[in-house]
Amino acid sequence: MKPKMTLKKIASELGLSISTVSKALKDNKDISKENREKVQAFAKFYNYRPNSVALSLKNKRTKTIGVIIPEIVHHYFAKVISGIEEVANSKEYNVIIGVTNESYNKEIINMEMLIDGSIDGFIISLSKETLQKADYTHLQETINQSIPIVMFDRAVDEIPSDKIIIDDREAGRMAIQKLIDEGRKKILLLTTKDYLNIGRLRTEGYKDALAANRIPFDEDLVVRIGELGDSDEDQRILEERINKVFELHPDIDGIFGVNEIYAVTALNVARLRGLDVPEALSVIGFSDGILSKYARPHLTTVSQHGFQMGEIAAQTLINRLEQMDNGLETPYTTQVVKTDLIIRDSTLNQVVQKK
Amino acid sequence: MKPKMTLKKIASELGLSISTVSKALKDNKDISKENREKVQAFAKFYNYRPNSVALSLKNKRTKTIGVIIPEIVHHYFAKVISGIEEVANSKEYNVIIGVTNESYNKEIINMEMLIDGSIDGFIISLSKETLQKADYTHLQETINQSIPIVMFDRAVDEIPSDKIIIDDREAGRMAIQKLIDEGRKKILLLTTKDYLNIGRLRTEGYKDALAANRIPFDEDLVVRIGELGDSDEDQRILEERINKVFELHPDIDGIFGVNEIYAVTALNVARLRGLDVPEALSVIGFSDGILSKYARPHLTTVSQHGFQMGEIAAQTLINRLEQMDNGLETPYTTQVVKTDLIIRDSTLNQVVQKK
DNA sequence: GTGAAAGCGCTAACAC
DNA sequence: GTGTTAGCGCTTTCAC
Repeated sequence: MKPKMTLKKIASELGLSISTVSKALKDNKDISKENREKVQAFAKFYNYRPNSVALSLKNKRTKTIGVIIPEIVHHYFAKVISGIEEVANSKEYNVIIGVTNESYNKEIINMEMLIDGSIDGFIISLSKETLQKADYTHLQETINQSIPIVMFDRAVDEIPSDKIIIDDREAGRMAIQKLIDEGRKKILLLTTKDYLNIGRLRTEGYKDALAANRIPFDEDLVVRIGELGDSDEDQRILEERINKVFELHPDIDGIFGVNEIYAVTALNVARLRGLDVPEALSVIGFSDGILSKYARPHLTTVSQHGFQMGEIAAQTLINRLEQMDNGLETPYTTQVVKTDLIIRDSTLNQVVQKK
Repeated sequence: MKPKMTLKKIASELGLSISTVSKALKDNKDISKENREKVQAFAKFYNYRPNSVALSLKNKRTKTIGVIIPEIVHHYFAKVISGIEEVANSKEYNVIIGVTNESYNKEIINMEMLIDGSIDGFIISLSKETLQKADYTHLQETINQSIPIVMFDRAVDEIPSDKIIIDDREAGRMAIQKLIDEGRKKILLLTTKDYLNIGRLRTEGYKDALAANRIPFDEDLVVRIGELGDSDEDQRILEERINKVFELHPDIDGIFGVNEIYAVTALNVARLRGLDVPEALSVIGFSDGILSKYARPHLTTVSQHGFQMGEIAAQTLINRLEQMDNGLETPYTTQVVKTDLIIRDSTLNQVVQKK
């Protein structure tokens, strides 16, 4: 069992001083070539690696990013982390993950646990509960302590920080426009409660598209779904709910679900009712998750580009961190990641001529 | 912008020494009640939190776990991380994630990045490439440096460490037995190349079940699928491959896929060929992932209990870490997590009477 | 009851 | 060219 190598040990082993060894390892020309080589060979042999904790203490930077997300068992967030990891790794940053399970308290606890010097900055997507309470003091205080935050996806205007978002409203509009272009007239919207920005904005987009095409808005066709777990029971409830809408409105000819689960579930419910997709009914979902891809027929979706958002978020945070090191303070930016429609088999290929 | 509070600042602010403040914060009875209260109030007001990097340096333990996984955008691994997070959090440990993308080199780089004192121990599931090369020196060296490793899922016998695995062979046997109990005779096995333990062992289980029921083994019915990405193209190749088997053996009446993708794909291919599931053909998959749940018909699967495996892995590592702190060295354990069959709609409910 | 000092591993300014 | 010193923030032993 090799003991951990330290400068001190190398120094005493080689009969040199600690600082000589330190400099020699940095190939500092101060040190005689002879000693430099000797030290470097020795260090290499014993696989010396400078202790990162000591470095962090000295440099007052940990080269570690804290990522706070609502949920890790979720294709989108996993993709984002992937993107963050990729960029962080290439810049020699580590990534610490904190999961809030959509809880305000856990969000605070998680952040406090890391705010003690463990990390240089945060990348965060707020929990649902936080959005509901609309209490962002913990974020503001973090920023006050000069710990930069990059918010992604679930960001809020109240907090001045860098943000990476998608244009949910435009994405929603685009999806609905696609359905309208196919000739769909009665489009069901499956969305979240309004306190979730993403649901609210996508709903706005839905209205935008209807308005632009002079289709009257019908509140009946908007289903705002509350919290659902991933139990089989909750899933059944969702199916029930959608089924009821179909009973009232059997002539629905388009569906837009603001997430994958809603869309796939609706797709399945519709097919069980004997509706042909996409002949009788087109379905569009949101997110480039795995469900959409394996659903039958393969689901047309608005892609969210999670990986890319992660990359951008990490890059943005690291840039800011490095600027802070140089005493710079640049204005906060909000970067909007473009979404696009991945056309698969749950929508029609040909576009109906508009009248 | 509040500057970060330190003992030093509190001390000078209150006209006390650093060590007095340190003790006062610990409510050490040495210190006068008066001063204790003064210091505590002050610290509370300024939201003092001891710097964790300094503590790590002093204590030589970071209270951080390094988790090395092949892939994060993967339901099973995400679940495992979830379980790890849960336990780690409750024990005040942080979790650093490193993703290898199934690459041997990235595995080494990731581990080296953390082995510099950033973490107290590892939880790891080996990359495919590592298993293929069967080169585990980086693991052995890590252990030699007294950094404990807990391996999960993709563990290897060559490395002495704690291990959390499932009994893949038994799980495979159980699944096949279920199919046989339904009266299935010609069972297709979709598995991985043999260098992946999980594929190999599940294949053994397949053979076990056949043997136990005196059904001859037919190499033709075992399809060993190589690396497949998640591109639409790779997916098409897989479908093609399965389709061909059906052409040669149209009378296949059972399918066991050693992962979700294989099983769901086979399910879809079979249905496209007009086969009725589960009437004409039963399908069983592996993993409690999301695809199985949303597939039509809902897929019967062997559950992997990823969350539970994460919990156990974290608990095991933390136990060992704490024992090491106390100078204890306990023998390594291998914990086998029981799998069970989640019966859904892709298999028959009633069991055919055995002749 | 309080504080000085050493030390965790490292770097860098400054002596020699 | 090499070594001493101070300091990052904290804990703990030991003087006073």
